[in-house]
Amino acid sequence: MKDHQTDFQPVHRQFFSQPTLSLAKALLGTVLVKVDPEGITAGYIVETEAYMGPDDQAAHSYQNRRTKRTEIMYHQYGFAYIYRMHTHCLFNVVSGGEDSPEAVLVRALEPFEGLAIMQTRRGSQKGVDLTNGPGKLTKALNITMADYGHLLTKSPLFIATGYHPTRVSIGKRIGIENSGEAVDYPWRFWITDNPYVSRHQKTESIEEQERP
DNA sequence: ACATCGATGTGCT
DNA sequence: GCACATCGATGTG
Repeated sequence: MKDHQTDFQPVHRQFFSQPTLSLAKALLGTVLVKVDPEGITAGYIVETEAYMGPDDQAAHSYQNRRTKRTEIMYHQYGFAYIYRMHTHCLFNVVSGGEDSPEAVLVRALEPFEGLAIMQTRRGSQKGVDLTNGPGKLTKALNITMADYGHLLTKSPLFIATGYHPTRVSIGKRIGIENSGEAVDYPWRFWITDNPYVSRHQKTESIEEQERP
């Protein structure tokens, strides 16, 4: 992990061009940064899930369902796909080329900068509860529907380079029980043993990551 | 570990 | 009109 600093370096746009399952893993250890009048909040991405498009029963783009909500998924990789569920906004990175509507859901962060701001936004919650869930992290970073469609290489919302985790765990995705066969696909990735992961679920496998 | 309830837009009919 | 959702907070055991 790097030292505490504020000179976040946005990833190059081409970072998002890799296949979606690779991207979901590659996002682990990068930093999600949000800039607001209140200040900067940022955290290491420690948990992601891949949503694989028209053939993935759990994806919003299943069977090419192209609506106002999913429209951005049909654009080029690198944009923010944000949608509302109940009272929460969930943040995804659009993956795949045009007309390849895939995305990576960011499910948990390890806070890195702006802890005090996150705490006020999260009310009474503290510790791991600040950002250990997809709805929690958007509230902590003030990511809202206003950020829908934003290109993630520049302020006020971007992905910055971070560190390369040594071990990544792989398992089933969360909260998609009503998705037929897709419930069992091992498309959830998290940094092994990171305390900010949203749910401690049985690990399907652990991969040692290569040094780049 | 499990249960329940909140609360709101979206997409379909 | 209406079912339902990539969830969270709080409660109990």
